[in-house]
Amino acid sequence: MLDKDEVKDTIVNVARHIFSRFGFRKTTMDEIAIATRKGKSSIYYYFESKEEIFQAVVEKEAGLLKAELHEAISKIEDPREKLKAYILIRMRALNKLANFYDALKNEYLSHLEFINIIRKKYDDDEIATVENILSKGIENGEFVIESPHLASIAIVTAMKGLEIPIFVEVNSENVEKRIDDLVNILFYGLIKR
Amino acid sequence: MLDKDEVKDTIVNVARHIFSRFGFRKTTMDEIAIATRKGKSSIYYYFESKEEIFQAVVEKEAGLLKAELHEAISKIEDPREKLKAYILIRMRALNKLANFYDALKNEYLSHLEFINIIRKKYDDDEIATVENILSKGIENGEFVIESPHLASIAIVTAMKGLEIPIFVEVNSENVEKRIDDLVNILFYGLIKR
DNA sequence: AATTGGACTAAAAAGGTAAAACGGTCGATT
DNA sequence: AATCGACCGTTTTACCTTTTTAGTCCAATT
Repeated sequence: MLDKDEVKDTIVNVARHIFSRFGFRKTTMDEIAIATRKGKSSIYYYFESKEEIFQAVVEKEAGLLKAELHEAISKIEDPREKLKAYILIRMRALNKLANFYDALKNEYLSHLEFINIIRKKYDDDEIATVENILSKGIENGEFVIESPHLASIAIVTAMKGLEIPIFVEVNSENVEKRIDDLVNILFYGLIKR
Repeated sequence: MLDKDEVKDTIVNVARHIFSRFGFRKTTMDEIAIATRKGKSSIYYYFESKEEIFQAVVEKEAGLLKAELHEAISKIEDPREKLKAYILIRMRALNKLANFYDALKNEYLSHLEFINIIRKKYDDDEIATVENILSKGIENGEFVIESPHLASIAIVTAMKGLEIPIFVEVNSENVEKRIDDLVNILFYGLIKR
């Protein structure tokens, strides 16, 4: 890793903290500069804009989650178990990231185009991963799915729907069990013939 | 139906129009009064508050949807087909109601407690309906589901997740087919052994 | 007694504006 | 190459005034 990249990484780490506490809007470039003990212009030496820093933060975050997911599922051979592990860990990870997202949730960011680009990229990536697992299962003859692409969209969409627990009171004790139940029901036994 | 209820119903119908066009906040009691050709105090003779009118509007709307759903599924005997029809029609109905919800979507209403009460009530009702269908299927021996309650939560939640088409561009031509595909995949053949 | 309109009030929203804060640039410095 | 202070045009904030609004009250009408 080059010197320049190290500095960029430091800025990203510091910015991540500030963004996660105050959101995108209320985080100022001056704050980031002060927190990194640099002049504001120095920040602009490494990044072209506030958006670019935010993008880097999100992408690092997504990269870590992706790595965690990959690490967790790479050992598992059986596609059925692999998919199950993927869903479980992804939903647990979202729980962990809740703080980071909370600060941003109350902001209206979707009119900022770059946010939507990031979101779409991340979603596409996730769909691709799930589709990959499904396809291997189809090759194995373990799954019989007509359209693995549509199926992966359905799975990812359903996970998004299940992110926010609306109906049932959630405490940290029962959330694990609940996720497990839902995964089993939704994808392995919602309606057994 | 008594005279009083007829007048209330007229007010609700007029208010529905205005709410759907301008949302909750930007709809004024004066507007409702003018549109109903009544004095404002007359409106307050029939309803205690703006919230109460809005609640009546939403409840009527929900009631119509509920009736439509019931009408559609009441003839179907097979629980599997019944559930499928329920999901299909509910998702189509949501498409139709899009205009009504759109005006309200851009408002931040969830901090108004009565909105959350309505929402929860509606959600609970929907879960109960789905649970009822599932239970009949279990009695029949057609479904093997350990927790029909959890399963119905999962189905309703997933439907909510699928309400907003995030990933795929949607045009009115393919939306029907897409819903059908997703329903089939999610609940009847996501992963066939 | 049931129903209505209009004047009224307290509270909230909208409008306007001057000052502060902001994202981003530039030229100089190390 | 890397850093920085001073700076610029724009946006946001903070504050005030005016207008609008939800809801009340009461006299008038049916």
